Amino acid sequence: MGETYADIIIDISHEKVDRPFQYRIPETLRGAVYPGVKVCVPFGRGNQPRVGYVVELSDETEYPKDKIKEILSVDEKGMTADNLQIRIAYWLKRQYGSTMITALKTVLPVKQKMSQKVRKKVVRKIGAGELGEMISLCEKKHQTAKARVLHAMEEEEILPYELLRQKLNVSAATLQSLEKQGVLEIQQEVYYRNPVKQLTVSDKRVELREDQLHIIQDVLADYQRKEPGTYLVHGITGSGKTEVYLGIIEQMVKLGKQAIVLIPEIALTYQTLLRFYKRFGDRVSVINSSLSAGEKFDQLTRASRGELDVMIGPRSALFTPFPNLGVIIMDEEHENSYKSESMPKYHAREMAIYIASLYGASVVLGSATPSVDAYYRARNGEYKLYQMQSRPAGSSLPTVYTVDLREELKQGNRSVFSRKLRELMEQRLEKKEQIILFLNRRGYAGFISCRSCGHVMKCPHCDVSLSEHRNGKLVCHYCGYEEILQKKCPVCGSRYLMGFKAGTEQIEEAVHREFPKARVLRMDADTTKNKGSYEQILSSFAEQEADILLGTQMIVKGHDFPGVTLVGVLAADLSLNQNDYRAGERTFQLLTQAAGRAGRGEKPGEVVIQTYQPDHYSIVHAAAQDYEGFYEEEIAYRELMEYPPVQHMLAVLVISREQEEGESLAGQMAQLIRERGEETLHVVGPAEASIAKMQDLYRYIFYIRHREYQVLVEIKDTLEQYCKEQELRSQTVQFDFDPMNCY
DNA sequence: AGCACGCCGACT
DNA sequence: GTCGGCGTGCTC
Repeated sequence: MGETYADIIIDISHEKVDRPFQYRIPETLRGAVYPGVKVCVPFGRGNQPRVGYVVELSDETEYPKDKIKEILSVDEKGMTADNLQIRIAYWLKRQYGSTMITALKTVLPVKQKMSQKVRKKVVRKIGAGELGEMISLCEKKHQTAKARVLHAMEEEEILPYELLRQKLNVSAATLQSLEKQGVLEIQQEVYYRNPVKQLTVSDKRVELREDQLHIIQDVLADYQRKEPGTYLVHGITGSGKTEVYLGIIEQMVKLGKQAIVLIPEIALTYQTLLRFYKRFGDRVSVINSSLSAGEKFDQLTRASRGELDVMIGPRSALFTPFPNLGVIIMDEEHENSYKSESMPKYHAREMAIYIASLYGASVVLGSATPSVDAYYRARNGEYKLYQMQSRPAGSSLPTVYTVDLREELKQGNRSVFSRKLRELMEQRLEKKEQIILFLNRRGYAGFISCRSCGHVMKCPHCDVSLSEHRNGKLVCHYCGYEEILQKKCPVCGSRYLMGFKAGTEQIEEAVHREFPKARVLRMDADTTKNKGSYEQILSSFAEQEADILLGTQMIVKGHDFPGVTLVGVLAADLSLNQNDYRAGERTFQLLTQAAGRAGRGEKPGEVVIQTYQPDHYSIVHAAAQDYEGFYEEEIAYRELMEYPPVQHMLAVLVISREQEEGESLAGQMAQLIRERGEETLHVVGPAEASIAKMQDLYRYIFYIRHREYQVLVEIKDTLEQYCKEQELRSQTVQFDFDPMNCY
């Protein structure tokens, strides 16, 4: 590791200087300078001392050596929040591969928005008469910029600084000179947004069960012994996991520590938040995607000042700069949204464990259907495992029927509803009980193809089929490209262009046809585009305003509907046939969750799973609500195929403007790894990605597998180094460790 | 963001 | 010529 030079980010919140500058590390400071440390450096022509943060160390420089200055001193105030944030960003960069800047932006998403908090104003300091004199004086001296400012100030006594800078094109120097003349004053106004919710804290406590208390005490005992660990709570829906979280947080707060609670965005409902608000009052805050950058910034500032005890939010809430973090809770640990989809593609679970290690904090993972990854680690003793299998009094497992769709077809039933499902639906409609119909596909509408020549309408920029929208337009879901749906096939001119829909809309039509009296609510990506419409549909269904709720993934997460006594899974195979190694896991989780929606009230529930593969282990075990059974078969499959978590996998995606260049770069990189000749290293590919073109950029993919995660990190370093040497221009390389989806 | 440098018009 | 203001560009 190099230690001659240090990359330093100067603490000026402006985009133009938001990049590292290199400084020499003097002999006397060797060892004291490492990523995350706060230093003092000479900056700019005047060499004025400024605060900066060390971001990386290196031995070489591209910058002329004689122009490099030395670090003045190290600020050893210990672990400030800022300090930690930089270290976290550095870890992100090393572990997942990205530039330091993108890593920093992930960790400090509001750094650039700093100016939003401090708004500069220009205030007139002289009377109207004096101002008139100044204007004519300036005009006589041809000081045009000053005259422009003064004219603007005639009307208004106070003007925003930025408005003058941009609209009147006045430089900072001009305004400063005017301030010196005593004509005006530049004022800084600091203002805080305050979206504090007024809620009453209630001390009503639920009596905790033995198993719940045991977990809370265990986690805290480890913590106080200074041996914090990672804990996996496997608790079926309704087993009281939230009470365990609340208990742990409460104890942490008593010790003067803070807590981060991670929740998948989709499950971040008002009901969940309410439970936290009721316990901790205004010491709780939430960050979610509907907050503006400024509001987010304010919440994070409150956290760093010690005004908060609990932060709730999705993945990004991990980067809350608490001074004394005690625990990170990760609810619904198996959720896919915990893996970032943009660079750096980090997994919140791994990130949480690292952040916790910096603070000496504990990590508590919870799920009804833990990810195979987490369960595997728990079985190996890496995490402590707790089973919470008791159900609340009065509720029972739903009865599950698995229907073989091949059999239905043989019997001449070509409807989307099997006879069993139709029969049960009729019963429910009769009894005025509610039904959920679940279509486990990713919410995309179908594609349009020509029945005559087979041509499929595709996006000209991305290698994906366009989907039909109701307004007669064809839309690309990747880049937003739109075109009007033609009447004739552009290839053969045939008029037989047909929509091949297998989406929720088609099901909705089928329901209307076969159950004309039923009131249906449809929920998918199309009907929930508007802000709040998601909540609106769910609450309207909960209010019994409809008989049937039809939708994709989103309807089986979060909300409880006591009125629902029947859940129909229309085609379990849809998620099973996605050709990546996690398909079985995903299907099991979705089916288990869907089944869990039936019979949450007093009335017993029934579930119908329609499938072409009734013998598939994911479906068999989901029907039996048997996690252990599923896990055993799934892990055996992963062992056999050497897939994660047994081995680790690194996906390398090459994105290139030119097709050949991309292909050859991917080939060179794969070859570079193969040349290492290690037997334990498996290289697959390269090949065209399954979406071979996206936004006019060609995509190539190859995979590397190895038992040791850190070996893959080293390989990533090697490949990053190689790319640096190649000085790539029209190509980018993305890394994805243990990917959640196929490329 | 802050600062110096270089350009350009005005005036001794 | 020189003085002073203004805009531009660089900062390891």
